[in-house]
Amino acid sequence: MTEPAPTIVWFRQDLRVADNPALAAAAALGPVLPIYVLDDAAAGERAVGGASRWWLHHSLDALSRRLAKLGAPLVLRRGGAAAVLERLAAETGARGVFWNRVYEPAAAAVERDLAQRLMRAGREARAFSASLLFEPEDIVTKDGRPYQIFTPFWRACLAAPEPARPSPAPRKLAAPRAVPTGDRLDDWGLLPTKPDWAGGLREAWLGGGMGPGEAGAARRLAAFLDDALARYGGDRDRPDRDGTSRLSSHLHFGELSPHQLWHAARAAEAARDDAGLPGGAEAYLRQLGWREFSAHLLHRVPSLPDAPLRANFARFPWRRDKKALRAWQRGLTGYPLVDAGMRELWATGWMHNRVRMVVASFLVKHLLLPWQDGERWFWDTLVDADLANNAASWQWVAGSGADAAPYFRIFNPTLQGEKFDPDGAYVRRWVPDLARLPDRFVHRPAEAPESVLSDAGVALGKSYPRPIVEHAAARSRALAAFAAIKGSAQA
DNA sequence: TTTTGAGTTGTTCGA
DNA sequence: GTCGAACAACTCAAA
Repeated sequence: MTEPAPTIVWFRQDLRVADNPALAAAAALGPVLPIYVLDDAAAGERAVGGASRWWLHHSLDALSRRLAKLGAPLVLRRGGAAAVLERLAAETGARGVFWNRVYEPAAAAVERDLAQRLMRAGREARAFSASLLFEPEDIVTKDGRPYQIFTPFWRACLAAPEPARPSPAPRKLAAPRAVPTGDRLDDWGLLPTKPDWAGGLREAWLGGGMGPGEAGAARRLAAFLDDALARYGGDRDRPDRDGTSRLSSHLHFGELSPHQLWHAARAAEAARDDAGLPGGAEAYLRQLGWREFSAHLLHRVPSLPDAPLRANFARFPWRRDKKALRAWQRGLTGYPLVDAGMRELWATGWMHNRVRMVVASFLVKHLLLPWQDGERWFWDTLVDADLANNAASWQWVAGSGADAAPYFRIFNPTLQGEKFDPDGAYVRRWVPDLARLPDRFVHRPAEAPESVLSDAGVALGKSYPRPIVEHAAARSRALAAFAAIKGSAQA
């Protein structure tokens, strides 16, 4: 009796076995051949950033173990994905390739290319929806264009059919009799070695059975639902508290699906409702809404990571200042909250969302450096770097994006610190040079009397920098720059 | 086609 | 110290 032809399951930003429609559909047909393709040289597609490569390594390791246990080991190959998959299909006599859609323009182009190659070879190509709650094609304005304002977008989403309930992981998978060869994960060099700068990442992410991979994602989700979700509305803005979900990387790599999150948050809320406790799910789901909003926008506007969405920003008088950019990147601006955030990012590959807004505003408005410089830095240093979220959020802060902040909304980094990190606990943690300053001065060391500084062991300009720009002056400069581009898109 | 209401996350100033 | 208003105009979405 001949073995049925295997179906290739192409894993990308869906590194999970539960709620994975491509995998489930393939498994229902017979043997499956899971594969991940690393393509560092794809045309028009960005190579995965440094911190994300670290996460990707561990996530692939976890997926690979899980799939092996289920009976169908993961094959690793490198190269242009469409060509690699076409070749693998020929090699193995596969009936076709199944995958879950990735909505980034370059990735979507690879999917189209692959579908054509498969069709020519008489094989099946099937794309599933698993990474977004709502398809970009389904949520559009009456003109058929993508929404540019969040509130009507989210209203339209909430009025659409509810996202599907997640499906469980398959209990067993069948592998083809002959499993093709592949690369060894360790040979991909995704982990840093010379030097090994990932110590802070390991410390931040690998404890307590959490960490990259489906199991870690599930544990982190459970912990979040159990604890922080109820106070999410207030605490999510407090970098000194553990008030956010920290699920961003898991979501980016698809270790859990937004559908799982959606329904888990709803269920948790319903349970609290019954117990008469405050919910919190709505505020959280809204954040998932922003993820959808950004993904839909990038899908339709491929230039989003590179060019301002609002045309008048093409003539914004950005400065070029390598020293200032460097000071920002290293957390040496002299503004404690900004520096704490940049150092948290450098150490752990992650930064609290409130602080992301503050550091981004500082780069763009206080330093007048192009948002693209910040976007690139985040891309390389974040473990949750996501093309759509990153590009849309940077443009939002800069004022050039969809539903952007008004130009006069310029964060005062000192006030933001005092408001959202009132005891300075966050600053003390990431800028230990300032740890011994009294609360009153922890966000404004430059205003502290000499005696207070010396008692706290702070030598301004030596152990901690003086502010590289003065807030009031920087604010006026930014307002003037924004005034200069006011008006229509004409150059 | 025209009109209308509205738009994530702030800061500063003056009463 | 607290509070409300000003900061601008633009563009989006839908009726």
